[in-house]
Amino acid sequence: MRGAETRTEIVRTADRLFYEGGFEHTSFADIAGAVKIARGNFYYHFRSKDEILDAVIARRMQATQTLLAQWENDNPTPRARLSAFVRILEVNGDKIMRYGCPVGSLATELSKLAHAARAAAVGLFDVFVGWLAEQFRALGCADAEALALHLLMRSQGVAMLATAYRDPQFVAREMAAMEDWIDGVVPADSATP
Amino acid sequence: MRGAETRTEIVRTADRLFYEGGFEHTSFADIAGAVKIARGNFYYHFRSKDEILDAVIARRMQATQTLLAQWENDNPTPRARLSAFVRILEVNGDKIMRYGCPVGSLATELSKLAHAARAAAVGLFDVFVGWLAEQFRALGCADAEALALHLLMRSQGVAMLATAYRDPQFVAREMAAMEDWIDGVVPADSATP
DNA sequence: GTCTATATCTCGATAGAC
DNA sequence: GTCTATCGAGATATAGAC
Repeated sequence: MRGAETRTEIVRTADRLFYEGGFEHTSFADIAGAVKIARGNFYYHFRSKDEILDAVIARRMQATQTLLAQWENDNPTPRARLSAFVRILEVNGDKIMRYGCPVGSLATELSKLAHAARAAAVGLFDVFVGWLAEQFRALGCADAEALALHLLMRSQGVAMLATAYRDPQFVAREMAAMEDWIDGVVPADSATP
Repeated sequence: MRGAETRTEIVRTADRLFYEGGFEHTSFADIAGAVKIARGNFYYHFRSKDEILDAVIARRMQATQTLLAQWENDNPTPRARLSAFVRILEVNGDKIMRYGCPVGSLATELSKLAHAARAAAVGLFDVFVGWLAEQFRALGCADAEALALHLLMRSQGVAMLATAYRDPQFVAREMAAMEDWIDGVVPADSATP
């Protein structure tokens, strides 16, 4: 494995383990075991654990933008794109029920730790908010930003209780309620451009 | 300080530190420093860190039931009691913005750790759900349980984004939206018993 | 019931051979 | 670029004096 590939593999594995077990709980030994490299080798690629965290957040940022571009590509209308956002609760349902939302749980952990990377982690929320607001704006909604925050808020609330209760029926019911809410706030003439 | 008082003080301090810094991040040294006792003295009162966690959860359960009884005492009508629930987002606003919701963040952390106490922590949610459902039932709502879960879900979502964005205006706006939602689902004749 | 002292382990991080 | 060996700090937990 070449150097750049090793680095990528470290970040990819750390991303998964930080999500599944939490940032602080995940040790270098855990990552080294999963990547199958020696612990000491980390410090050729990263100077500290915090640097790995920065790389993980940057990786997630990249992955999020790729995901949003995919949603735009798969769904021609802004309304369908909002549904794509709602459906992540179902698409990632199993992982959310065990580990929560990767963005929300990381932001909360870093907030408790008063960690310097907290703002960067919250930046992942910003990307979603900006994208959602764009869709609401395209649908002719006033206060698109507030609507975006409201939808994200509901997604976070559902994810939290999904982690607590692990009840797919609850998630399905709340997803349907989110769709109904979207239909209620979108101006009626927005379907006829 | 007598033995029982020391135990109570340990649990009270651990409760706060587990909330503010997370369960795993909080060390015995942290608690000992705050309580001003020697580290070794812990093991007279508790056999392990997990036992302290059990005691903290039991303490929170007790505190929650006391809080709900207080809300019932302060608010004669079920509608006003629901508002009392909504207002915790404002009453505990500063702590939520820094540390998240104590119930949600603990449940998520224990879920990531696959910790045995996860179910007990989720039990704190149960108490809120049961109490909220009781209020909706008293107001003549069908599906009181689903309405209770929906309100709790929204409270959790707002708490999560409050931790991320630390924006009191967002919290106030969503609290108002929660009140509007309650007024929308409560049968109109429920105000005239 | 509380203390000091310490055992044992694991953590993040470093040094240096190859 | 990857390895082994190891450091010092801090973690949980134990032993035993008082």
